[in-house]
Amino acid sequence: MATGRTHRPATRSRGIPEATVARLPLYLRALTALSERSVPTVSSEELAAAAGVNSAKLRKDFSYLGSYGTRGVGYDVEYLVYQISRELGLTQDWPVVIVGIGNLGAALANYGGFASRGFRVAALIDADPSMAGKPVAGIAVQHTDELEKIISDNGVSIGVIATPAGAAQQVCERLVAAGVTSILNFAPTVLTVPDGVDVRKVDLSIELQILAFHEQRKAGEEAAQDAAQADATAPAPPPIRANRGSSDGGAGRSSAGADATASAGSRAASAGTRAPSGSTRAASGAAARDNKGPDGDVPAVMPA
Amino acid sequence: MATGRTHRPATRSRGIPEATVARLPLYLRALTALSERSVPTVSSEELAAAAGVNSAKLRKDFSYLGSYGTRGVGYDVEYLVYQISRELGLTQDWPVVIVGIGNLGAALANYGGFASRGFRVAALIDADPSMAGKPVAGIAVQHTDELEKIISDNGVSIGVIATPAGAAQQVCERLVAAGVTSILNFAPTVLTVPDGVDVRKVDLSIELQILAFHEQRKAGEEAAQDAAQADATAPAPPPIRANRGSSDGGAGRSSAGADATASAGSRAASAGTRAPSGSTRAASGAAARDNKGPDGDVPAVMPA
DNA sequence: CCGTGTGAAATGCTTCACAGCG
DNA sequence: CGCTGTGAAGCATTTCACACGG
Repeated sequence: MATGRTHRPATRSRGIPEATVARLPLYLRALTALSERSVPTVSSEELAAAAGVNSAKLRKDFSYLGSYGTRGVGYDVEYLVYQISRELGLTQDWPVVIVGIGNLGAALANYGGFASRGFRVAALIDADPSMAGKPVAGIAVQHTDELEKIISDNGVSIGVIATPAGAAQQVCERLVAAGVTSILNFAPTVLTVPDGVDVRKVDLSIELQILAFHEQRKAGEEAAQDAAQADATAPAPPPIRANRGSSDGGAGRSSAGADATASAGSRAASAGTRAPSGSTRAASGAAARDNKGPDGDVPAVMPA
Repeated sequence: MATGRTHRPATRSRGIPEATVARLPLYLRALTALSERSVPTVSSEELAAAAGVNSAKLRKDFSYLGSYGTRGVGYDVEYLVYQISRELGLTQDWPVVIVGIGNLGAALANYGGFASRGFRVAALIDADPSMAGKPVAGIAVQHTDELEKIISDNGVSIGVIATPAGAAQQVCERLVAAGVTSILNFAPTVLTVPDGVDVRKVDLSIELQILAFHEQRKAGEEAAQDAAQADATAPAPPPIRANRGSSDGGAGRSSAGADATASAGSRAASAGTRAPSGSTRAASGAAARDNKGPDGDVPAVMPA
């Protein structure tokens, strides 16, 4: 969807897959650690282990950047650090502004990894007048009124939104209008932006829900279906009781794909299928309806 | 990677793709908002827009859950909220512990969306003795020594790690040994866990680096290659100057796949390709080497 | 002889497009 | 007649496996 477009065929051969781009920071981190320990070279096998991926994937990823390894030996750590940094654009300075200085915003402002990779917190912005002037992480918070001026004076192109959900879209629009073209959104809302603006979101609640899904599955591993029969507690079955269970369709398929993001290594350890504590929470139309701010589900982390 | 396994063919038809699972929370949020406005039904088109995906994807996703819609009409909001909640396992209560109560941990503890979806903060744990007893978000912080007892007493199966990178793996091991089988990791490290334990990570630094990559590309859109020639500042070219640019291989490929996570809608707005502020940061072997804690890149957010 | 670099196969996800049910 | 549900096509990503270079 979105508005027309067909993304230019890339200036030319520059076509690194998104999935690969998303892993470069991982490699970079692992490499930086090795660099600190003065390790001169690494094999794809070792580096892959340190980054938490498999070696085939890593080699393929690097192949998109060029041939930076030495057959029979491995990769030169320093050299690779440089190449990846350059590819990611970390050899230049990126001023960043953080909007919404609540607990989260403060945490981000204090985040060390921030400055260590070419990102510089150019300003902290908050809508609460009483915050203005207060130093957070050594930087004085400025009022939202200054937003546009700050962006243009500092040539900021990356903005971080850590405001409540209700304020996010508006802040986003102001950032974009002022010249920001990349946004990292921590507010639990879908931001609508013009073409050409990149948005990445980080949503705690979503991550937890995904974990819950897998957790639930683990629990029901042997207890099997029982929720499937929970028909009793189901709320108003729609109009004419929907016809469940598709005959077959391209649906089903096994897989279950575990390691959704990690899950490497192996060790002993206890814990074998642990049932969730409480019992099937009151359900009756309930589910996601308890305490909830007047506006979606604000992070309750900041003033307004 | 990972130890053997072949994931059971799913109790039977239960095979929801990971990608779909990851979107269910998004739909749920949009649906909850509609539910609050007492909207009775939605079409895939409308709901998709609200969730920031396209309708075909949404319909396909829902088809994995079953046939919950009504042709010619749409979906019953309340009913769908219930079905998705159940699928995600949100109809039960999930006690959660947060380890590492620094700025970030506190932000998470205060996060409203937390409690509103079936997650209950069962305890806040920190290694700093002086934190013990202090109330954060209305809950008294407990010392790490209590970790095992807390986990088992509360039947906690989901843990959130918000400690500095250096402490993460150790905390992770203790959580797992105590019975936790799902971990949400905010520390910038790769966690190694036994089979059967799910780990999801949230890494601010990585998200920013991905944005920087795209941002850099936007800038070089017309200024074209110029970094490609930056050979002058490159550090020790490995052994025998690696042979750049692969002949062709399955590499290249165009696409450039933008909307890495969002980028919907459309509007006017200014900002058209904005060059990053500073000039090519000192680079000379530099890149990712400035201020950095003695231990990787700790979130500098918490004591120890 | 080891480990990179990479075609090719396998798998997974998204998009298309349309049959068919209310 | 509109909108869902879904085969089938189109892409993207991962994995395999092995030729090739140092």
